[in-house]
Amino acid sequence: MKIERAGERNTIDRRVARTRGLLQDALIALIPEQGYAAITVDDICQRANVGRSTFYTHYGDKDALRSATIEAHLRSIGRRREAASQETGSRLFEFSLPMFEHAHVFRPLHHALLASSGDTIHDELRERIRRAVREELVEKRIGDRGMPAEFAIQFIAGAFLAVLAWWVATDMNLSPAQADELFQRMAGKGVGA
Amino acid sequence: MKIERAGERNTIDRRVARTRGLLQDALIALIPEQGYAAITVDDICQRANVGRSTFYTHYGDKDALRSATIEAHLRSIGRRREAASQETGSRLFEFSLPMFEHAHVFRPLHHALLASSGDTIHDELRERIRRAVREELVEKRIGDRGMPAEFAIQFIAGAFLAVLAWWVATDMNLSPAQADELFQRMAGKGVGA
DNA sequence: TATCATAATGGACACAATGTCTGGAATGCT
DNA sequence: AGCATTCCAGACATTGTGTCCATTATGATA
Repeated sequence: MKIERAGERNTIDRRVARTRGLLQDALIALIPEQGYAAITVDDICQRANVGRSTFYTHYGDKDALRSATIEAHLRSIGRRREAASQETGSRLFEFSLPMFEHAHVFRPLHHALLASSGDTIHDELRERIRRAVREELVEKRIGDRGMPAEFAIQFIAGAFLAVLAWWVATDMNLSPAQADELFQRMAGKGVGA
Repeated sequence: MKIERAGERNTIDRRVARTRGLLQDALIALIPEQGYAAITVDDICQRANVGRSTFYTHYGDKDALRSATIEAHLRSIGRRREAASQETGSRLFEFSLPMFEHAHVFRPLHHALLASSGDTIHDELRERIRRAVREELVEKRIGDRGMPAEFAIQFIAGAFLAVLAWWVATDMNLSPAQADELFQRMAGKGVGA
């Protein structure tokens, strides 16, 4: 799986390609070690063996580098999904498998994509929710055979937070009780294929 | 809904309680305006009318204040949940309703906590997943009576991203195909109460 | 290969924010 | 009223950011 780093121009100076590649790789390598938030531009440059001033000729700041890195890989995922879609025909949630596969190959990248956004405030809340779900699932011995508990916990917690965020962001036509009822139904029975 | 800010000691100097309350309120007020990451300790102090050095006598850093603030609100939710738990008896996902209700009252806070990070790539990935889910649900006419389509979309997309993030962050003992299979099962049938 | 345009570099710089520490003023506690 | 505690402004060293520049190095091109 090769990642195409070009973008705008048709031909790119090899020095540019080399520098950007080094910086992107360095960022991805550092994320598992320190976490994105703790990484400084200088850290990246030292890991990449690139001058700090050079960094700024390519990217405005740390976030710009991250965006560019992810952008390149997202294109690759998109292509893979289209290909898979034609093979498998009609299957529920076709995006799922290609995504897992790409994540399997580019694990550090996906770590960067999905791990704490730097806004650590999200993570704290997420962890709280997960704990609440975990307690209930364990306490009430809910769970399928062969379904890892943690998988179900992540599933439910992630779904809840997404739904809550959506509800809060919209007009909230639904009452809290209604929103809760819908969540309970989905969590309990799924989409009911 | 009153937020109890006490914690350790039984009696707290009023000046302490006042200062901490001001700081916590200032943080919450600032989050919707600037986003957590962009807020400086000085911003918080000016909004709270509290000396910057005073800040550090109470909290080690910005994150400590954040934790304490969330802590205070979550305690309130927790009490509410326990109360609800006794009323309704044994019900699945007891955290859900109290959370929706708290979000209903403290909407700005939750909006700040859950809103898209402003990170365009992050949001782009989420939006792509949502789009994929949306297309499939609509195309295949899946959906409960009385279940708003957007609710189900948010639910599934959020669950998928959470599961993917968890899978990537851990050792990934599961193969992509296995992870996919588990996801499909949960999405289709829920926890199967 | 020689030339030239472009990129990389280290160092200097102004700036912003952090976290620590002071002595004195203010304020709640009893 | 007296006392202990808290608040505060300001100074300080430290770290990271983003800009700029003169110089060197290196692809691209003919």
